[in-house]
Amino acid sequence: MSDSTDLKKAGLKATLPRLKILGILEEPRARHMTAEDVYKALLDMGEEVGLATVYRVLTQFENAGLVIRHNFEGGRSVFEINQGGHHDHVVCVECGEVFEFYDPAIEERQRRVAETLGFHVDSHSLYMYGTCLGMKREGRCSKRTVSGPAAPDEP
Amino acid sequence: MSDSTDLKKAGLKATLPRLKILGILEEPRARHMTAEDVYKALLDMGEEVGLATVYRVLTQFENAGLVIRHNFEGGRSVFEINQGGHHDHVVCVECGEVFEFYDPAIEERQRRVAETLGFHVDSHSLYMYGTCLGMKREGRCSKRTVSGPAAPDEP
DNA sequence: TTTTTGCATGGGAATCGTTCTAGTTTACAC
DNA sequence: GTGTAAACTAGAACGATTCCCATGCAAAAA
Repeated sequence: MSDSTDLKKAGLKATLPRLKILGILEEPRARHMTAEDVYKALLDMGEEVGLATVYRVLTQFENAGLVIRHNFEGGRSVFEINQGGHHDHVVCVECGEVFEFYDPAIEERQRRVAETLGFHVDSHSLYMYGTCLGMKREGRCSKRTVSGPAAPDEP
Repeated sequence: MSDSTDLKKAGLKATLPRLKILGILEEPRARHMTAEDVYKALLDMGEEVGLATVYRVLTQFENAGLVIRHNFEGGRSVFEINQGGHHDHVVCVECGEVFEFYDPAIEERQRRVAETLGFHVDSHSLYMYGTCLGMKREGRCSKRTVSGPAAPDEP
């Protein structure tokens, strides 16, 4: 399915900036970009898109469920394309690399905790911060992305 | 042990602003305050403390391990006094209430995931966002804090 | 005790990420 | 093709946080 149809399904007009931004986020090497990253990528492509538009579009995409916003440590938001499967994140504070993982047991325990508290969960996030393998072994980080198995769709 | 000794142990001079801020954070009803909250509390007490000092002191306390900084959704940081036991958070997006819980099984699984990735974990955080019991049942939130059992010290 | 030294402070300015505003342009149903 | 609501750009505004620097104060040295 084309990006254009994705957008229309989400109730958004298929404008050029939106298509470009969606295209950037869909590149496999693009995972976990800040708004600034997306903006710079657009400039590099020679596109005339305002930073405000990037923010607006990313927020619209978030509301439409097309992307997921993360609030990693440090205050700035990072965005990743929503490919269905929920997963959690491991962030290397040395090299900035982000690893992903999914652990069904953790998900299940979270569900149970919420149930016990009588709490209706809209979203949840789990982040681990530290240093990655390469950092310990070679004094520098490994700079690779380990994507764990994806989960079936979940809130 | 007095606040003053706490500070000295952390390698910080026991100055008036630091003592006052620590005192505020130690009040049982004070859990999870923003820098602004702390600043306002100081003004209410008639203390002449600059906002910059509040931020500086909170960051020092964080580095010294006296307080923990959380980046909840919405961009602003909240601080809570570090009472040793690690715990995770459930945030009601309706009433802003924050519940705490600790689940040994989740902690253990996280440890295992990090181990598998060869990742050294400095810190980790788990947040669930949604609506709390009272919200569902009475159309308003319960406004109570359920503190789960605390864990033995852990990174 | 006096002097020195150096960290701590307060206030305001600066910065950062993000959002709003105003006026202009565009997509799309007709 | 045309009308209209929605989307766009640039720049100003915003809120949270940090920086800057002259001043204050407390421990160490003289």
